Amino acid sequence: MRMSKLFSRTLREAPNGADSKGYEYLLRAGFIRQLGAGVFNLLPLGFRAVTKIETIIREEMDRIGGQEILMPLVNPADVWKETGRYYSIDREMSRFKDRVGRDMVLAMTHEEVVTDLARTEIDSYKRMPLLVYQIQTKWRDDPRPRAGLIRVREFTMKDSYSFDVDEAGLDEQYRAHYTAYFRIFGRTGLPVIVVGADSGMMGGKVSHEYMYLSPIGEDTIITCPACHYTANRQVASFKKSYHKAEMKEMEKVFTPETKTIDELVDYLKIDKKQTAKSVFMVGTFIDDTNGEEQSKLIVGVVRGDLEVEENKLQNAARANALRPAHPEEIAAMGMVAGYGSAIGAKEGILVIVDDSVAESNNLVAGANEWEHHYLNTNFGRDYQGTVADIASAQAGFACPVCSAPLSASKGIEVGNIFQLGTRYSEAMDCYYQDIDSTRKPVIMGSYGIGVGRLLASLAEEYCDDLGLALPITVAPMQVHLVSLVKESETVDQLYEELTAAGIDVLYDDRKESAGVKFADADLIGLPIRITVGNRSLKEGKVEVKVRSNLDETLSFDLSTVVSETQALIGRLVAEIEARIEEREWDGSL
RNA sequence: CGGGGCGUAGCCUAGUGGCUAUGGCGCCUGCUUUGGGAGCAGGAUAUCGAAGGUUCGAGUCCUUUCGCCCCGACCA
Repeated sequence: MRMSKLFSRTLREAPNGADSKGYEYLLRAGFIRQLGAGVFNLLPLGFRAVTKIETIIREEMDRIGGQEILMPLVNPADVWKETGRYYSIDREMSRFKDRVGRDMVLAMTHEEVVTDLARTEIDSYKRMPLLVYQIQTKWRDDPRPRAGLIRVREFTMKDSYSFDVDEAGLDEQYRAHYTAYFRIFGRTGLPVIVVGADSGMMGGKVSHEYMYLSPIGEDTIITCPACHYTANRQVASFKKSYHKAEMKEMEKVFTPETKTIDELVDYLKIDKKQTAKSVFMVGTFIDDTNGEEQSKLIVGVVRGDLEVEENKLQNAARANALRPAHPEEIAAMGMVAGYGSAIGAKEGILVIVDDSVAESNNLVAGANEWEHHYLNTNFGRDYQGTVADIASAQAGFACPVCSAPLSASKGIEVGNIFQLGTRYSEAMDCYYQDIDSTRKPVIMGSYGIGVGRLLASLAEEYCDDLGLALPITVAPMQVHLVSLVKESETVDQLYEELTAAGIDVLYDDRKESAGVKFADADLIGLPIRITVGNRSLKEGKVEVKVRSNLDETLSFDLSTVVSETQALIGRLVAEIEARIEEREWDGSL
């Protein structure tokens, strides 16, 4: 590609709103342009980078037996009604009617459509295992797109779906993806860790997320530096200590101006561990069969030294959605915000108690009376409810496996794998006939990678003060050929030779000053830069720099540039491939 | 959906009721220059996001609305 013909231009200044380095450079270097909130154009450079990522994904999916298909973005709502997700997913899924009034949706994932396909294609155990995948546009009307390509509404996703006769088969395909994903991220050069995850709206049980650790990430990942425990905070557990004692008589005391736990322990001169904290939420419960909604007040109780993890609470309550309760809603149920507890909870209120509270005795809790608390409350004796782990894991807490202090970091989810089981096959009547003639639901898995998010993560990881420095496996071109000579014939010829040898070249043939060309080359950051200038040309040489190490200058002989460049490309690719983690799932979450 | 911020040319930006809306980059023409965002001369490009209002006069004040960004709720 000749730079004089390149569609995009570089920008000297970052457009407003580009608040991370990776995003700023993707804009400035001309990889992407924004059209609207969470909606982006891919320009030639960005599109080429994405294409390279997709090629890697295709190769690795094909390696584990995947067959590429393409499912439609626009779906009739019927299949989504069959699984109930038409009702249970909020406005994140866009709906519309076609010209004759049929309900339609823009697909945000494809479990429904692929299950519909499978129920007609798969009728016998002999047809499985099967694996299909697609690389396709998804639309999710996210309420809060942000950070460039990190969190968008329209995006490209690789999603694959596995079909098996039994759990063992699913396990095998899950393992294959587990390993393939490490290979995919490894080949792109993105460092990732795998964490145990919540299965969220997808249903199913076993699930992992692939996280690129970055301060601009939105997920909090809990890791144990001592053993290998890692999990998304949404599901991370930790070892709790309990406050066991002989149960004492409950006693109501006057506690003025003690709406918070801090004020309470200050006033009573006790430890936070001796208190029980109640969090009031309103849960929405949606009937999957008809979409009828029901709201319920949920009281989550954790010990005062802990925080409620809302995701855990939502799962424990089996609610579709959760939001903080308004003071009026709390009052309507006869409870007092700031001085509330599960004691005296009315019928219809869902009480979920963390085991830290259930296993501790004589905790101070709200009396549901203005400026009053109870001393010595005990779960089971003074109030009832469901016991679950709903506490949020924090840095410093004890690892659930080895008790070492946990640490917390921020991460971007670039991939996920789910064992769906029979959630969709049962709901959509996707059954096969087994060897013993019985009808059984197909066992499914689903596996995703956000392609654009992967590029954005790579841009964050591979940049410096001058611009991008993407790995050679994903950079839009391999070589940036910079011409600093007036007589262009020699360079034109070199460009032709490199291209003819199958090398991707961006040829800066513009009539710009050397400074402009170098600055643009730094910004776009192609991995290999070949500079042709009078300085070295008179000795029959060209200068070569690797973008990731601009301090070092190599010199290639003009007659052997092509072969030397090919060797350098091979070396850079090998460097990345040497870092690929060949990892297998050990069966843990 | 709640809270905050911002919309002036392709990008960045000045402007605090008063003359023909500022400057830089970029763009066009000519000359010059070619190893780190060069120089000179000339030029084009803005219905100041939109609508309504206040005023003798509005980019500036008020109302409404649209868009974008940030924080929160949310999120595979």
